[in-house]
Amino acid sequence: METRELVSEKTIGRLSLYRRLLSGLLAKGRQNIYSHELATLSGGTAPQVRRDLMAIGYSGSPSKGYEVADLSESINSFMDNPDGTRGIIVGAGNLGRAIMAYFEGRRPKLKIVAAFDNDPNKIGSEICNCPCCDMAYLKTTVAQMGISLGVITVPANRAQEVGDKLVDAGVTGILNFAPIRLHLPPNVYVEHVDLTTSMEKVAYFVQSNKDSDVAGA
Amino acid sequence: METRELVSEKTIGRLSLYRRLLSGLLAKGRQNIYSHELATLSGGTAPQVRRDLMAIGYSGSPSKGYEVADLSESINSFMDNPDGTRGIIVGAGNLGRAIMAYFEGRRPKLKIVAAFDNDPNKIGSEICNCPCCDMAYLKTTVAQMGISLGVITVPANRAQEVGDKLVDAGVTGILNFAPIRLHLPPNVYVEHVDLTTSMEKVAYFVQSNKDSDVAGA
DNA sequence: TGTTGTGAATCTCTTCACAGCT
DNA sequence: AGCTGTGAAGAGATTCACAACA
Repeated sequence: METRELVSEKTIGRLSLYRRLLSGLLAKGRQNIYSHELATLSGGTAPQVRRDLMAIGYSGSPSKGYEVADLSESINSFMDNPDGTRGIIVGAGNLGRAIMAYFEGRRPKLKIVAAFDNDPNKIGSEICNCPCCDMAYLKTTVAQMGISLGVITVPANRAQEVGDKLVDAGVTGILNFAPIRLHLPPNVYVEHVDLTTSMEKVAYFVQSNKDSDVAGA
Repeated sequence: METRELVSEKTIGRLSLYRRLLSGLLAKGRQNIYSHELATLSGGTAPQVRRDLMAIGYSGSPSKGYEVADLSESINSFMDNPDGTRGIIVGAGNLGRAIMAYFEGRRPKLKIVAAFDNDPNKIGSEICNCPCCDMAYLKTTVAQMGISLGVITVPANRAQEVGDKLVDAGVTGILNFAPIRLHLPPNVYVEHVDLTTSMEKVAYFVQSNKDSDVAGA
């Protein structure tokens, strides 16, 4: 009935980076910035920056470029849910705990509010200011706290089962760190962070560079 | 002089996933697999799987599909450096240690062999069977141990400096977890894993789904 | 019948190039 | 002179569709 994905996934990813860079500039008192400067900082090109900002309907001025504070605020209001987004994490192992520490207090509108695990030693403890709960309480917690986002940091063999439980509980977006592809209904947005693949890609391109190095230097 | 990037970055990423899935199948005694089955497992499409395998010159048979063991081995010999790839990690904080634990013993041809940090309490200790060394020894270690890959898990404000040091030491591939874009020479392959962006993307698409839910259910 | 391998078509994203503005 | 905003062109990646085959 209505248009879907007005703004592409890639553009959303870059907007997330832009606003982070803009916060840094703002903290340094920077007032204006040109597309080519933001391009350099973000590792992109000037036309790409302009296209991305066009996508959210933001306009700069040919003389001053973009206003840092105003643009930053525009990206925020475009991307953030005004009511905030609450997430939970399932799997309080090494990676899960590191992710929690990493995100703690990073964005005011986006918070991980609880962890889940099936290890009795962890259940009942507090991790990064979040209670670690029994999996049995997942569904009620999601309902009661208005959780819409789930992070999966369990081993591969449990990931699909956890994904199913999250969806059943009502979560509509998942960040999956398990090294498999989840099979979930199409209305659920899943972002896969595949650390093994990332690492192996680097290893491959290191390897494939070897040959050209002979000519290079 | 010669062609660069015969096989695209995206295809390499999927090949990494395919071989992981194939290992699992192999362990279960599976002998053959069709492109559409591998597609389902990898979250892709059958023609895409066939294209990817075409890229590495692998052929199946119309009757039996692909041989699991043989295909797995073909991807290995295509992707892996026969002499193995050694990497180091810089930044032994929560995330760095979790990454080390995650990769430990995952691939025989790809190993993290040392960690680096500037915290005197960590230097000299052992993390996941790796020595944690002083940054001062980075350059000599890279040279002596034949390191070609670096993982960066330091805070944003130190990441560029660390990237420069890695490149200066001779590393040609970097996996960067710091939430900034590194500025490095073009012969160095950099893969950015931007956890903040990944999370914010999920939050955005959760948010943008809200409207269509009204019609959905 | 059901699969692979692949040229051709399609779709998506990026870059070019320039009018319009200051 | 140097920027933004954007139509048009270009590049890349994906999907289609079908010949060849078992």
